[in-house]
Amino acid sequence: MDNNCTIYRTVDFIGKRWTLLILLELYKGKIRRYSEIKGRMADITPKMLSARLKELEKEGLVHKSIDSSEFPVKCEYKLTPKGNDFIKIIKDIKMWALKWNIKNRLCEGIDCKQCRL
Amino acid sequence: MDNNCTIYRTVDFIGKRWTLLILLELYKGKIRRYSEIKGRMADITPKMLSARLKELEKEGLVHKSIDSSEFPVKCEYKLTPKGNDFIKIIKDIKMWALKWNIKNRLCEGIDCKQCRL
DNA sequence: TTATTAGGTATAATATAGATACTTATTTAT
DNA sequence: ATAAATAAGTATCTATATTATACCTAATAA
Repeated sequence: MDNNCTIYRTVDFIGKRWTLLILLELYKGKIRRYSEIKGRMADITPKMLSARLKELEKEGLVHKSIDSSEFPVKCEYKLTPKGNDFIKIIKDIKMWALKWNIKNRLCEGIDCKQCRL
Repeated sequence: MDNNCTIYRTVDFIGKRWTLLILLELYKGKIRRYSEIKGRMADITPKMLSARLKELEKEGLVHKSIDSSEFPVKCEYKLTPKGNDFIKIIKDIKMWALKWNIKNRLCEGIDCKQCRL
C-alpha cells in the first residue's frame, strides 16, 4: 500500500489499532497525560500507546508538551485543530453503528458511559 | 478489546487493514466479482481479500451471491444498505484528508483517479 | 540511602498479514 | 479421452505487528 492516494494513505494511518480510540480519549479529556490515557484504556500496552502517540504527533493530530518545571516531568497530550476536526468522523462512525447495530445494549443512547461521544 | 461498547466494537472491525478500501471498491463498482476486486486492488493477497469479505458479510455490510448457472461459478459481492450507508463516512475521511493534507499531489481534487469518491 | 513517580524503553512471545503455490470443479480445445 | 483454462478461493510458510511483562531514568521526599 505504498500509494500516494490520499484515501489510501489516510486509511492506512487511521486504520491502525488503537488510533481512533486514543483520539477519542484525548477528545473526552481535552488534555491528557500519558499515564492518564494509559489508565483509561485498560488493555493498551505502554509500547503501543507510546508508538501511536508518536504517529499521531507526526501526522499532526496530536500535540505534546512537556512540563519539566516539576518532578517527575509531566507530558501533556492534546488534539490539534486537525485532530479535533477528525472527531466528527468518529462521531459519525458511532451514529452509523447505533443506527445499524440495534441490539447493542451498552450503547443504546447517544451518550455511552464508555465512549461518551 | 473485548468490550461491548458500540464504538469500541465498530472501530475494532472497520479499523482492520483493507476493510475500508474493499468497501470503497464495492461502492465504485456497485457489484464486483472476487477476481475483479482482486484485480483492482494491486497489493491485496487472496487470503486477506477472502478473510475481509467474509467479515464484511458477517457484519452485514456486504452481500455475496453465487451464480452457478455458468462455469466457472461466479460470485458477486455488493454493498448492503448498511454498507452503502457507511460510504459517507469514507467520503468524510477523504474530505478531512484533503482539507488537512494539502501537499498531496495525486488527490488535489475531490475526484482522484484512484479513489474516485 | 532508599523509595517513589511519570513517562516511557527492551525483550520475548503471540497473533496477524503477506508471498506464493496449490486445489476444485467444469467447460472448451486437441 | 486428455489436457488446458478459468473463478474462486485454500494451504503453507515467512515476515511484520501487537501483546505481556520487566526494566530504566532522573529528581525529589522520607
